[in-house]
Amino acid sequence: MLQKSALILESFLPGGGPFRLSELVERTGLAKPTAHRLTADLVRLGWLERSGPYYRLGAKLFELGSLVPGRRDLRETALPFLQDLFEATHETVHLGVREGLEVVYLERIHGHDSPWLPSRIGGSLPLTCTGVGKALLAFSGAELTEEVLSHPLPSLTPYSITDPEQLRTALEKTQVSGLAYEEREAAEDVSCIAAPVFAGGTAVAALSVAVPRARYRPAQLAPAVRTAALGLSRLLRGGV
Amino acid sequence: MLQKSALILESFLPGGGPFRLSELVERTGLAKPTAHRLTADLVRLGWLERSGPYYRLGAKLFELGSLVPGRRDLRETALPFLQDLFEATHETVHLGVREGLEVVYLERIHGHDSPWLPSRIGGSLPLTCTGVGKALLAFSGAELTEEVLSHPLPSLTPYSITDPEQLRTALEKTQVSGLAYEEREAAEDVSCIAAPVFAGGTAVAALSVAVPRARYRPAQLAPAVRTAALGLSRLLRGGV
DNA sequence: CTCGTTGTTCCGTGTCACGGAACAACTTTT
DNA sequence: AAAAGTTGTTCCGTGACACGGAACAACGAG
Repeated sequence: MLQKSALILESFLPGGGPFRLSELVERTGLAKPTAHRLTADLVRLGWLERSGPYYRLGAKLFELGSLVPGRRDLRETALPFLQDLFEATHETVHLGVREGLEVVYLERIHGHDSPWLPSRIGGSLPLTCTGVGKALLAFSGAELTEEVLSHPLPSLTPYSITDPEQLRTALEKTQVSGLAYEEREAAEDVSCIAAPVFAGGTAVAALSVAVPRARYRPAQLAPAVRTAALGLSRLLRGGV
Repeated sequence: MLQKSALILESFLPGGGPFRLSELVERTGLAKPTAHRLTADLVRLGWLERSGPYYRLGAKLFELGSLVPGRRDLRETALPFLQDLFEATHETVHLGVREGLEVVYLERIHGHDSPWLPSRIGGSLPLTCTGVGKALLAFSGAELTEEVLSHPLPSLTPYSITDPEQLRTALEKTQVSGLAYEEREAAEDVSCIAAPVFAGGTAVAALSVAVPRARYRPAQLAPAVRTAALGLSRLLRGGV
């Protein structure tokens, strides 16, 4: 019953978009009367909202989700540094953490003319084809790298790195320079520079700037990204 | 069962802080074995997390909450304007919507030296003693104003307006000027200027700048707030 | 009007949620 | 160190209520 409700709510996860009852039945595998009863209960609790025949995630979830302590606190302390970085570059700025073999974005700030990107707050993407992901992966220990390399590498664009050796050398460069680069691997025509954030010796997060290729000037961006990441690391009582 | 799980999760709502099982039993009124079983289930689903004897809200809720469509879309389109406003003022910027007789904050961005404020993303505060709340209230129809005034007015500080007539005239001024002012009503030593955001003729949100009294220069802030609110309104195909 | 699809209600069956009670693991007190 | 609380966990018999097949109702398209 709880499990089935979770099934319903999590069936919204990739896009969140509105679904009809029959679509929910299809994607959860629940029986029709069961889904009907559960959605009614969830609406009553404010976890789902219903307009006409369509169900969407409810406001109560937004409130609960905003309170999740780890995420909220990290975002809160990182925000001023993300603002600095945005102000220095006026490009899309990300903050993400690792969760398993993926990166979850905690914050993404952008201005009026930002390019399309697959990243969404609360959404996850592969570690291997995002700047934030690479920065995290490079500083999360050799075992994790090996585990990631042991699976076939996912790709978001035709340019995503799929060759394990190529990724391995990229990670080694990142370990030396403290910066991760990503070019057109997450979105066509967007490149990205990322840097890890340390607390207590381990990489707890990473932040990045994503730029349309036409405006991509790594020499200008790299110092800004590094500065923001170091400033945040210092505040988290970390240090490399 | 679902209802009881909701009771547990929502018992985290004001602060989100970690709770032990016995505290959860106390604040939900559930029987001890019931709470024990439900928390175990919720942990299994990723909706709660447990470290030692303490329970916290889980990461899955953050992911679900970030997808809630109304909130996500509005935040996303508003963000560039909030950035503009922040860059123009370098003070704490809010975006909020009305929910019942309270304001819920969708976004709050700030820099390094921001003052303490009671507002939190996903959190709610009274309409009557916040800038965003007043801006929303002033443009949400007379019936709502009457309903708010019919209850005793809550206060967050000794300076919060508690006199109905005083509030009424403040709202009338806001209706004329399109700007809501708040001085030390939400936090001691912080003042705030807010403006409503319109879409399709109704106020769907409001944004504000909150400033420590020492730096409070209304003449500079007001145009910036108005500009951001109007720009956002225009994008939402609204217009006053 | 007819027919496919989708949403809702009914209801008998069987499961599993419920919570009192007893037990176990800690923490504090004397 | 023993005793007396406090908190977390397990057991288990009872009974409520979740379950889903089936039948019905409300659409929407042709």
